[in-house]
Amino acid sequence: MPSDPPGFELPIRLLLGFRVLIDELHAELARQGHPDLRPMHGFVLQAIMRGSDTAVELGRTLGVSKQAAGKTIETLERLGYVERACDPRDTRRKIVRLTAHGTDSLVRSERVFDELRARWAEVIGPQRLRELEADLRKVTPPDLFRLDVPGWFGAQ
Amino acid sequence: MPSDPPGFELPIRLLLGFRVLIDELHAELARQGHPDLRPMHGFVLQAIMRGSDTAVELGRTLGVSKQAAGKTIETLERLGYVERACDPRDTRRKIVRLTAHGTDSLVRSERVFDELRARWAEVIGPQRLRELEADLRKVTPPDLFRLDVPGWFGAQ
DNA sequence: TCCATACAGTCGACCAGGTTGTCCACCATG
DNA sequence: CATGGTGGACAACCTGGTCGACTGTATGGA
Repeated sequence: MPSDPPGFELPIRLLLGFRVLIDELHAELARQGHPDLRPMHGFVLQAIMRGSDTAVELGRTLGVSKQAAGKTIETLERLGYVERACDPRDTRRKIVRLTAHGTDSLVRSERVFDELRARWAEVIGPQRLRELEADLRKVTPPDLFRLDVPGWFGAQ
Repeated sequence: MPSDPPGFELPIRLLLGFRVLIDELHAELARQGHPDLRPMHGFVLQAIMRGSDTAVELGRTLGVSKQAAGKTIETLERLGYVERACDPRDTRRKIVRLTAHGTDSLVRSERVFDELRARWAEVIGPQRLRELEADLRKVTPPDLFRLDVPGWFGAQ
């Protein structure tokens, strides 16, 4: 009967696993025409695509202030991933939309993630990978897109 | 035969798993007398305990500049987790040591991590948990303590 | 109809934690 | 004993958060 590892290994392995996948994703995205996309931009673009179309809404989804969301939108606008337009029905609001470049990055990310998952399946076996995902689903919150991730790690 | 989930679920589950563990650790640490310890401080204290006893050495271990390591040490010194003393054999060096408070936080972290791991084992089964850890070991770098994590997520 | 309130966005000040560059004091070697 | 490498500190800067204050635009109730 195998002995259990110390408890601190588990969170570190989870973080390293995340890092490996995200690092490889962004190395590949850089090769495919998206060299200045940062890890967190992916989450932001996902949130925008899924309907967070204003700074306030995006801030709520990501768990940051509307000002922080506004700054991130500004960055992504400067990089050409999103564009802003006025809402004709409520002139206070500015609607954020993905550009073709932004959509392209998400399409490519999706494909790369699938490829990376297939590589993991080769290493640990497809059945074990499905079990790993199923097990993680049991111990993590159900909502995939409520990450609260920006500024979480070092934040106050 | 079950169908595979989209590839992007895997990294998010890994990150969420990490977050769940770290959030619960720090909630418990706050209850046990360490309310102002931040997630990344744990990694820094670990690195110090494992022998990174100067700013330069700590920076090398954590993958950041010596200046950044120095700032972090300053913060932990202000919070009472480490103390600095001059090296009598090399007056340039300032040795960083854990205080009793710092050691206490690591001892408690270890215990809490073990408890959290036991809770996961109850949910998904001890054998499945060991398999999960073994599988992650196959797809992540071997060195647990070379995280390069400070400033990684949003960094340039 | 008008006014009070709610709300979207922006600006400014601040902070944390990273970076690079520079400098100084010290050690170690030839 | 000069010289090169090293540990630490300082300054300037960047990013990406925070909060508070302010503007302008709905919107619903008196």
